[in-house]
Amino acid sequence: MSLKILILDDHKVFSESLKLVLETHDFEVVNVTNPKMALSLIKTQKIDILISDIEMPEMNGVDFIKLMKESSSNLEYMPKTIVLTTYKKINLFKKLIALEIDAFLSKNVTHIELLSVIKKVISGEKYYESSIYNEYLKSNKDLHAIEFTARELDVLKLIMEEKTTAEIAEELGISNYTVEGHRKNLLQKTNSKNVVGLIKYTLVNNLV
Amino acid sequence: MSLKILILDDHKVFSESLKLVLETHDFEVVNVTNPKMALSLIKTQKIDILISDIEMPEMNGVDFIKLMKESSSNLEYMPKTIVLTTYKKINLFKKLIALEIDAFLSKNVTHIELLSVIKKVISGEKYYESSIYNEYLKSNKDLHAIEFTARELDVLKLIMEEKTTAEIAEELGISNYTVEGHRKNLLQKTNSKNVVGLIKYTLVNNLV
DNA sequence: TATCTTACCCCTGAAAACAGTTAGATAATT
DNA sequence: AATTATCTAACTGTTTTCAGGGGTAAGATA
Repeated sequence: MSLKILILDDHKVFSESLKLVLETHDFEVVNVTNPKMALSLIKTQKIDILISDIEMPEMNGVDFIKLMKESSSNLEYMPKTIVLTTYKKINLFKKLIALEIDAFLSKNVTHIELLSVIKKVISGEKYYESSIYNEYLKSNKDLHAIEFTARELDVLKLIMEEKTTAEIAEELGISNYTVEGHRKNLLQKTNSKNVVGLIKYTLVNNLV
Repeated sequence: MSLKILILDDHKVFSESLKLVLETHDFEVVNVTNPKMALSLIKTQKIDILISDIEMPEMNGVDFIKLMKESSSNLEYMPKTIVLTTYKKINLFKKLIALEIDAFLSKNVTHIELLSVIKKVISGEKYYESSIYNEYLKSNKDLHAIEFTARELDVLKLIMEEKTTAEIAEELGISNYTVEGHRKNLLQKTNSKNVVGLIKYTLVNNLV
């Protein structure tokens, strides 16, 4: 009996092509372009493997997988989850690891590599593409040097909204001096000379 | 005699799949993953249609197409150019239009749509996906308010390096007052209250 | 108990950014 | 020849940021 693969990807020209390829390797393949359809399929029929992208309309891929894991926890089977994407943000990868996905692959792998990962996953192994996994390990080390307190993040968020110190103080109901204190800490922690560096750091690292 | 299609895309799992599909429709297909290989192929053999992505390593897709058009202008044939991408930045699209590409398609079209566009292009028609084309038309109206002069970009670049007005003035060999003038224009043009907005605009729009 | 972190507050003074306005020189466009 | 755009420069004045110090209180941790 052949295994059933569900491909969730809004790039039809991609998923349709991949479907054909996988079918020649004796998989049964279903394509969907949005999370809702994927969820209802998973509930109504036995899906062995889910291959999902991250970027999609309506719902973010991470949220979708989370939802999927939750809502199918009562079922006796759970699809193996392979994330196949171009989107290599480290923060997202962290969330995916936390969700215990089975594999993470960049879209510039070959068919052969994809097929071998599918095999691995079926046999219960996990596979995370080495480049992103290394970055993940690295970031786990040097990142806890740069951690912000909740209050600092509050202030940072408002700085990002082009608010001045005085406006931030008012909005948070604290004194100007306090806000300045947080600003100082933010600059110091991010190694910035002025707000410019802080904003760059914030955007690059996807904080706030 | 079948037509030859060159696919330039670093997502192997995608291009390999698409290759199979196109081959079943009697096209001859060659895959490459980087611009250099594409260029040398175009010079050494007759390529009828180029299907290219925009995001790739080494060289940006726009620069590649520009280079391709220039370097094959002496040849008696010129491949029809179809851009197939997920990357829908309006600024890039403008450049592509200026380069007179033959078609622009999002990756979430179906095979059928892609095949019909290939046919159109062969017969000399152009095809630009309506959503981005509309945005382009729209932006042609309100966007020529947001353009920067060369000098403003010089200043912006240095602002992004966390330099102060005085430092920038010194580096450019002009007066503080002048730099302040440029800063004012930058803020005004980007509709920002302060540098924060300017930095955000710059990073989001990939200026500098 | 002692110390560490976080959040809070205060003050001063200097540096930098921002707002509003004016204006000359040059080069390209019409 | 006139207009427009750009770069340049200037002045005044206000607001904001940043650097340097100071300190209190609450809560967690060792």
